[in-house]
Amino acid sequence: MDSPADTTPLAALLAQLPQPQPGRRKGALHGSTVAQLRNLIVTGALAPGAKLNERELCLQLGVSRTPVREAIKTLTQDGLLRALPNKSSVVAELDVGEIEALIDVVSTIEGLAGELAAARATDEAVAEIGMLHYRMMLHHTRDELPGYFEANKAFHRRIVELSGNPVLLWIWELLALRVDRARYSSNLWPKRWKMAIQEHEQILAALTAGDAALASQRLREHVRNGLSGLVAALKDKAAKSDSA
Amino acid sequence: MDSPADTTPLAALLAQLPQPQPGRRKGALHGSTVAQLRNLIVTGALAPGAKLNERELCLQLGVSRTPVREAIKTLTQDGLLRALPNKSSVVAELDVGEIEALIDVVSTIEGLAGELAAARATDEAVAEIGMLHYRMMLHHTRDELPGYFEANKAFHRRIVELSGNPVLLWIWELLALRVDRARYSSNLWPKRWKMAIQEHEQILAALTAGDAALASQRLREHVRNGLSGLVAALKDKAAKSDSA
DNA sequence: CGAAAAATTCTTGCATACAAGAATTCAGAC
DNA sequence: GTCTGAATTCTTGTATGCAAGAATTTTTCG
Repeated sequence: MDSPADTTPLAALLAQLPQPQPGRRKGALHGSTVAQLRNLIVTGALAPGAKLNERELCLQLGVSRTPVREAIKTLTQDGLLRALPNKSSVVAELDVGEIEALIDVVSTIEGLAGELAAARATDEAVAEIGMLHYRMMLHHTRDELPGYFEANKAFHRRIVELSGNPVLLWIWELLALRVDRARYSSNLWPKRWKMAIQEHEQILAALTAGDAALASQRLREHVRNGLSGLVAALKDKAAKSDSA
Repeated sequence: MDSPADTTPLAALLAQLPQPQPGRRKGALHGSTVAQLRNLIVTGALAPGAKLNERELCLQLGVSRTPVREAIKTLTQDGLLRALPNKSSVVAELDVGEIEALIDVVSTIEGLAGELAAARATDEAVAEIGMLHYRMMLHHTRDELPGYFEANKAFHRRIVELSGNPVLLWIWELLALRVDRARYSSNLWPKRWKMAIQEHEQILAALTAGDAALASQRLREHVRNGLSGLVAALKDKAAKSDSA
């Protein structure tokens, strides 16, 4: 049976290598590949402008080109990559102009979320958001940046979810990818932590009161403040690296 | 040369069939496949709930499974399809609740676009948008529905472009897909044509005056009116098909 | 005849093969 | 030594192969 090549034309030889890894279900590769790649981009591990060689990614992620290519297409659609015909895709530059453009859109979207959420806020929902707020404060006191990021994002996300508008949530998630990327790129803004916490408390109060107009306005301003600070930090960083 | 099979192992046989069609450039299949499929879905040629068999689509579109699969992934991300693991993707239902959710988001987004556009409106830009408005009126007088749709969409898009905010345009295009789908699904709303034209004139006036607050408010209301009418029409349709 | 189970067929998910275009290297002329 | 261009290599775009899971049909038992 294990006689030479002519009985096992090639397919059999290859079939031995892949090691199907018993724990892997069938439809899981696309999703996990997207998640891994996205994480590399958002955190900055893959720097803006970096070229993505499909073969390398295959080796690194341990999958074939098909899921890698699908992931690239997905992330291109999300605006994290730029596709050039017949050339390697590259990680999208995060230019400051685009982040400034984000300010208007994200603040408006979250303002709308706050308006709708305030109208639907139950005691339970507000308590849940309050919990997220305190979790964020806890990470703040411990100077835990990643935990702070995560809790902050969860706070905002929960408000958008509370709006009850699935389209709004969809759009918010798309925008949040870019915001996260900008945050990671300039992680030198702990100055704003204190103010952010105060603003969150104001937002919570407006939600508790069910005051839609106030919640909307405070969320709009909170987002605008945060992103503006981010833009300033990025510009500062750019200026320093220019002079260096 | 045309002797039997053993000299042409299989690859050569297959190589004769595809007929590379000289006019086709390399990177064009993904894009055109997406466009064709999207059109089938948006116009309703592929009804909500319809299952997409990849093989059939390959035959119908004359391409292999690779671009078809990529197109399906793309449209799933756009929310036009729903993916089920290990099963055929299906055309997303356009449920009325989701269109109602669209109202808040699209009106807010276009309101923001109007606000930004008014601040940047030059005479030239306003003239261009005015031209689109008159083109729409022309199609109206001729009862040309597709032309009316197209001009209407161009009018709105141009305002969003005029806002100068690329993120806003990106989001608007995503939302416009769903709006278009809803429009096609209930093409029984010519009642609103007259009012829509009047509202467009009001919007144009606000842009001309450079009045950001007014342009924003009028766009918000215009979009809200249009989509609300659409929802009413769809509910009407649903009620009738229930009683039938 | 009906229902349950087994086997077949079909369909998707992933991997790979092949071709066209881009990038790079190397040779040759000046 | 450098510039040009041809040849090679590399990379992406597309097509196809193969296996696992779903659907369907057939078969068998009550």
